[in-house]
Amino acid sequence: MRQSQLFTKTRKSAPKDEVAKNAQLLIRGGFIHKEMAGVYSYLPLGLRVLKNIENIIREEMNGIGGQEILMTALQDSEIWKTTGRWSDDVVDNWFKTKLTEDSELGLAHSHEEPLVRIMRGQVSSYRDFPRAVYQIQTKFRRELRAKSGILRGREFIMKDMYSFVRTQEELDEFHEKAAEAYMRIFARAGLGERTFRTFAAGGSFSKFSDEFQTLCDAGEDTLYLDRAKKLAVNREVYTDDVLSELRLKKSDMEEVKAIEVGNIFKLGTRFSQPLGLTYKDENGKDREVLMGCYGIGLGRLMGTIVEALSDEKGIVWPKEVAPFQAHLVAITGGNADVAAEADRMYELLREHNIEVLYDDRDIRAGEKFADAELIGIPVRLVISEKTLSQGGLEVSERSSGNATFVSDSDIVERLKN
RNA sequence: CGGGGUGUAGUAUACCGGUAGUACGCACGAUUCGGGUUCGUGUAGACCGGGUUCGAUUCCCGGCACCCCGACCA
Repeated sequence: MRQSQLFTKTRKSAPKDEVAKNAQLLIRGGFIHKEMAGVYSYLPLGLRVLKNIENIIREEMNGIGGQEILMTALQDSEIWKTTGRWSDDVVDNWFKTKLTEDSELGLAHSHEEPLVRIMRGQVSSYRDFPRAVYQIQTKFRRELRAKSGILRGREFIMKDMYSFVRTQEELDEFHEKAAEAYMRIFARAGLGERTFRTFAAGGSFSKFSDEFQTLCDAGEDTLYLDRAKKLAVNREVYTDDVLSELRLKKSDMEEVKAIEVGNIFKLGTRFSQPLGLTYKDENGKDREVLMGCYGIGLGRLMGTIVEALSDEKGIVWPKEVAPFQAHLVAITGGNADVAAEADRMYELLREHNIEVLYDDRDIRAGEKFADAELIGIPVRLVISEKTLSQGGLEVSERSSGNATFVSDSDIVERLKN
């Protein structure tokens, strides 16, 4: 895309009401727009990143047998009353509204109940297992205090997967498969070496759960981490009993701050029992289905990448989530030959399906470089009189700043891998 | 939800009981052209409601919004 056509602009300063680094950089770069506290719109660059994250998650979920659906954001209160979760005393972050005076609707904060109702009509035999269903959809939560930019919002996009199995062994097995898929997702999102599976509280669902925590000083969570074993324990369940159960030694544990980028639970029959989700076993006897659930907040993951990987100049996107693969910067100095050569290079890259942001704007080099660093595309290509006289362009890596010269006959090959 | 704070051009800010100045941005002109160049001209603003006062953007009250700390976070 030609940057001269991009409707968003970068800014030198962040709005004063944003303190979180992720929001400051994403707003300065033109990735997102704040509508109100905890509610952000995604602009072209931000949406590209979000879609890339979505695709990674989708591939990994499909890879473990997930089937994608899309449920509604408006929810029927009746089904939630059956499990006792309609009450504000049980779930206090509902946004609720009314259809008529005595007909209430909820804005989705989660989807266990409605999905179980869907599955009730689809799963009826022991032959129908296992099943895993997921969606990537907007959730609403009435957070009393939104904070930390896009890390904790009132409206956000979440991938939530639910598994349906017959036995505890199957539940454990799928749980492990999901955990492995989660680690692959975070690795592809560039957070692999700093994200740890973490033993945590299970909330109202179960006794314990597994969180995926990315080490970051901006995080809200405190963990105790055994780096060698790549295992962490959330402070909320950090007891001697838990340590011995996990065979961890207190002396090996390091206290760290982290952001929860994912959370997976074994639900058991918590929802299938009250909602009557059963199947007939081999003997024709009714059995309750066991469930698990597996969540990732896409915006939070995006914000975490910014928090964890950016530097003093701006954002540093990992390759797989970057809005573009390369940022072509034309330094023409008013030289029409350089501009024509840059145009030609842009077309060449496009012909080879390389997604490139082409800075064809009529502004000075310094501003272009500063913007390129702020936006954080992994590879920057500079074309100028200087590089042209050598028959190529300068290729530099955003993360390291290392620059090399590449002739234009080699550039496509260089970007393809 | 408890506590604290802040609301002034698109953004960041200044001053002031006598209705606002600067920088960035934006527009135009000149200059410059591999690190946000320089100069000129122009553009654009007091959250809402009430009170005090001759007069309120300024002081007081209420509302709303936003930020921070805490609590909460299927």
